[in-house]
Parts: sequence; structure tokens; C-alpha cells
Amino acid sequence: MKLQQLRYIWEVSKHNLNVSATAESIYTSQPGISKQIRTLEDELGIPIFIRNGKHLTGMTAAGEKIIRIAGEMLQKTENIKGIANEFRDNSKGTLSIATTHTQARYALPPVIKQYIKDLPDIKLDIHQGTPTQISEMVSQGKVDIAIATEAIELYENLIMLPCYSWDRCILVPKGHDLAKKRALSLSDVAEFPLITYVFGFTGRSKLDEAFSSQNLEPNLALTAVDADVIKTYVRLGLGVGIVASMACKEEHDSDLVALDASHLFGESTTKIGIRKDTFLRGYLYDFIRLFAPHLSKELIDEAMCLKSQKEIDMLFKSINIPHY
Amino acid sequence: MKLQQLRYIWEVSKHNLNVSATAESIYTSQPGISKQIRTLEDELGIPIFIRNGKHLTGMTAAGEKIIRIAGEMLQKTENIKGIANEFRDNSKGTLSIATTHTQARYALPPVIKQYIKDLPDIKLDIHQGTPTQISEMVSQGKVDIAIATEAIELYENLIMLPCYSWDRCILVPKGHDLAKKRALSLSDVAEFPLITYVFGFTGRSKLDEAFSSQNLEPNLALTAVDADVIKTYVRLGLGVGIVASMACKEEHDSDLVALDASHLFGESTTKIGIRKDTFLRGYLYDFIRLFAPHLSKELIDEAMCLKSQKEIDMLFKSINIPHY
DNA sequence: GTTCATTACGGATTCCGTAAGGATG
DNA sequence: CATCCTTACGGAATCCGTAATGAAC
Repeated sequence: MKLQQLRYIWEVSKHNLNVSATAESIYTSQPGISKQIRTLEDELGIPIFIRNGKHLTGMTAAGEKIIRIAGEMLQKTENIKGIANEFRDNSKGTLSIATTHTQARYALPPVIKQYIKDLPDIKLDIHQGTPTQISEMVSQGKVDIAIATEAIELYENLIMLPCYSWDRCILVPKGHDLAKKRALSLSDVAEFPLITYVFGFTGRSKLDEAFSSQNLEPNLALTAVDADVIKTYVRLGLGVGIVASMACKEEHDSDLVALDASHLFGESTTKIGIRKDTFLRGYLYDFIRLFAPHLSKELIDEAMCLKSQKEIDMLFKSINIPHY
Repeated sequence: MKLQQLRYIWEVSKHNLNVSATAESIYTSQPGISKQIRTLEDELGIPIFIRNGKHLTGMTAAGEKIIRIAGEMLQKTENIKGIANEFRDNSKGTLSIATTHTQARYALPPVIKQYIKDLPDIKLDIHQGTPTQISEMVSQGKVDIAIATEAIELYENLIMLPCYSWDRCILVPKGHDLAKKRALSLSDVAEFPLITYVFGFTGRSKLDEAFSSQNLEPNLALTAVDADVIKTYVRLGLGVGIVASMACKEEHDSDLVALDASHLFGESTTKIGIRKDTFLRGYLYDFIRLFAPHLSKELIDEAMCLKSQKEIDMLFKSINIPHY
């Protein structure tokens, strides 16, 4: 049994059982893979893949189990390499972050600024995408961590660490009727056309919950994936904006007015998503600590050791999560 | 990185960092191992072992972590082989059991008898030893399971599944004073010289607890590792025997009298010890089921998935454990 | 007829054993 | 000087790529 062989069966299983495509994607020859798989099957004495003539059409029951274990082993080889890199030079390396517009535009800049000052030799890769896209990227090991409010929980091999909770605010042009109100209520807001995030972005679900719990039918004039677009249309007078409070800070002295809406909607929590069972390099802990000061190395390690997300959530019940 | 290299560093770490001894034990040449380790260290870019001139004197911090992961990976290769064997032919294989005299002599015979009838092609290896020895054997993977009442909990990489609880009985020669008593008390028993198990065997600790909780100082005339020896000396009149009830059954119609002592001592529980994270072959589940009918495959799998022994104990709180 | 896996084969690499070398205690 | 690891080297085995073969859709 060779690691190479395990890698091949793993890769083939991830490429729709197409050996040619697999070979191309990992830059080797197709017969080479074929041969190694056969050798492994001979050694184990059982078929791993089901063949219909000369096509792979499925995995045997044993094959499925073996491929799963193979995947775990390959993960461990990565961990070994990570440990080696860590000890070779902890001040060098690449930190890959996948995140959403909201985080990249509002929450991350001060953190990144400090981070590149503290650890100047760490190369930063920041990828932007939808919550689903970035969760997928971590899940596949293409980036180290995801930062998002949504979708991370949909991936079984990711664990979520809560970073900070936040509320929403209402954005209106200066002089708007809503800005004159003393105590803003949800029905006040629902009278105007609304502009907010599309579904699946930046805690949008909490927003829908709030309206429907009061039997209000919001009139959504426009939905966007990011606050900058929302602001643009608020300025154009298309409606009232509802955005994350992180995106409101600088609005007080411009042409828009931000009204606190923390009493109208439930708070949301932004989380970091990490792949289970990965070795985390020191500078990754440093980054997380900077972004979410309550997430110490010890706490993260403790959470990583736990089996299920449920247990992790329990762990964080006793921890004070910062509020934005 | 090759599995072979990982195996070498693992084996060397298990042989007091002596490469020559390692080479001998795994039937290969010493330079071969040396070379592969060097190659691996070069590839990873860090030393795994600390060298003093030409002697290996320790492991680096990175090395320790890497070797631990290597061990986990090697375990997984075994699991893959196990799965393959399982599917190749589930009716063939070897079941290795390590157990104590008490189990082998009294609890196991009917189970074994049935088992070889049900699965005639499974070869059985039964090893006898002290609780510590047999736990060690499972811990090192030399046998599949341990069956004992003591010591399994001392090994971190073993999990324990409760099989049955049992009580003790008092053994006296026919016509002995104690046999005439109606209600036996602990102080009645303490008046006579006692013969029982040595410390660390067959629930001996429960026995000591019972006496000391009533401030009684038992007079131990003799201690032995097994009930057969104890019976021999009870017959010689050296004292009163206290043995597990499993060992009493056939005494009723012979020259010894067995008196129930379940009200005098707390009950003990005999457990099965299995190494964590191992793949269990089908015939192993069959054996366990025969020995402890409440341990279904599903229940065992559930327990094996849990992280800590604490959680496993919790799981079994809601399960009814048979009493001997 | 295109796609796809297997077989065949030759060259390069890797692996492993023996023998010699050099450091440690 | 006995033990132990490293280096050197040659033969065997393995791996991998190209080319040819044949089955499936």
C-alpha cells in the first residue's frame, strides 16, 4: 500500500470516477493511475471500483470505506507537512482567507492592517465570494479559513467559531421621515420600500424572521449582495436601506443617516469556518486572535478537539462573544 | 513522503531510538532505515530526531508531533487492510482475545463453545494474563480485545464496554460455622482468616472498600490470582474464601458450600477493552454479541465514535447491563 | 467514431542490501 | 573496543510515460 495509490483512488472518486480527467488534473498519465489502482486492488484482494467493461461506474462498499479512510490519511500527510513548515520557519507562510464583501470591506481592514504590521513575512491571499462559495473553498482545503455569517454550517467537515455578534441599522437620506421618529418600530419601517441583502447573504434570514413574526409583509424594492450597492440606491431615493451595523459607521456625517435597529431584528453572529482535523499554523492563530480576541489558541484547540458542532456551540455558551 | 518512511520513524520511536534494533525487529537493514529517515527529514526540511554525533538521542518537538500523526496513519492502513479482509471473506480470520483466569475459566467456556459452532472457520487465539498484561496487549494491537474487570481504564487508547456485573460469594467447607448462620454480616466474615484474590485481580479493590467502610480489618490468610487456587486452600481449611460468583456455581453439590455475599460487597463489572479507532471485523462483533448480548453492532459503533470514556460511560447509563 | 480504461514496454528513479567509514562512550 | 549511525555503491524492484489495444456509448 502506497500513499500515492491512496491519493489516486481518492482523486478518482472526486473526479466522477473519470481516470482520464483525474490524470489531467493532477498532471500525470492516465495509465499510471490505472495501473496503481489495479496494483492496490490486487494487494488488498478486493475491487475498489465497480467496472462496466472498461468504464468505472461506481465504488464497491469496501471501496467507499477505504476511500474515506484514504482521505483521512491524505489529510494527515498535509498536517505533517504543515507541522514541518511551522517549525522550519514560523514567520513565513501564506494565510488564505475566503470571505464575503461585508467582512472584507468593513470588518477586516483594521485587522489586516495590524496583521501585516505584526507579521510582515506572511503572504495574505484574500478571496471574496458568496457564503456558499467560500465555505466550499475551505471545505476543499483551497483556503485556510472562511469568515462569514451564513452557510458555513452547511458543510459537515467544517467547524464554526463565533467571532462577533452584530445588529442592523436603517439607512435613510438626510431629512427622511423615518429619521424624525423617536422610537422606530418595525411597522414604521415596513411602510417604505426596502433595500437590503439578497437571501443567503449577511444574515438576511434574521431579517425575514423579524418581519414575519409580526405578520408584516416587507416591500422589497431591491436586494443586493453588498452594502455599497444598497447605499447607492438609498441615495437615489429608491427606498430605505437595512444593512449590517458594520457598514453604517461612517454614514453619520455624510448624506445618509444611520438609525439603530438593534431592537427591531435579532442579532446575527459572524463566524470563522475551519476544516476539521487540520493542523493550524501559528500565524493562523495569530490572525484569528486579532480578528476575534476571545479566540485564544487554547480555546481554538479545545474546540477543534470536539467531535460535533453541537459540542462546540456548548463550549461557546460560557464564552463572552464580542459585539460589534 | 512514503508510508514506509512514516513506519520507520514510528518504529524507531518505539525502539528507544535504536535504529539497529529497529531494523532487526522488522527484518530489514539498518542503513535502509537510516537512509529513509534522512530522506524524509530532507523532504520536510526539518530534523525529526535529535542526533548527538551518530547517536539518536531524542525527538524534536516537530518530530514528536509528526510521529504521533504517523502512528495514526499506520493505524489507518491496518483498518484498510481489515476492511479488505472483511469483504474478501467474512467467514475466515483470527480472533485474538486476551483475558484473565476468571473469565477464561468460568465466563468464557459456554460462549466459546457456541462461537466455534457458529463460526467454525474463525481461528481463536486466547491469551491469558494479568489485567495489566492483557490491557497492554490490546493497547499494542497484539490482540483484538481484552476481557477483564480491572486495569483496562489505565490505558488511554482503549475504550471499555461493560459486559456484565457480578457479585461475590463466600466459600466454606461443608459444616463450617458460617454456613449455619441465617443472615451473614461482614463482621461475621471478618472473624475468620480469609482467602481471596491478590490486589489488582478480579475486583479485589471492591472487597477492600467494603471492609474499610465498616472499619473492619480483614485477616488475609492467603491471596491468590485465581479461584481454583483459593478453593484448594479453602478445602485445606486455611480459611474462608471470597470469590467471584461466576466461580461458585458448581460448588453447591461438592465438598464446599457457596454462600451468597451480594449484600456484603459492591458489585463489580467485567468489561471488554478495545483499542480506539480500529476497524472491527464482523466476526468480532459476533463474538461480543455472544458474550454480552446487549452489545449490538450499532451500540458498539456508537460507543467507538465517542471521544472520551466519560461519554461512553454516559451512553451505557441508559443501557441495561446483564447481571451474572 | 469518440471516449475511456487496460495492456505492453522501455527508461528513469527509487529502494534495499552489503561493505566500509567514523563518531560515541 | 564495542556499539551505533552514516556514507558509498551495485543490483533489483518500482514507477511513470508513450504507444497500442479493445470495450462502451
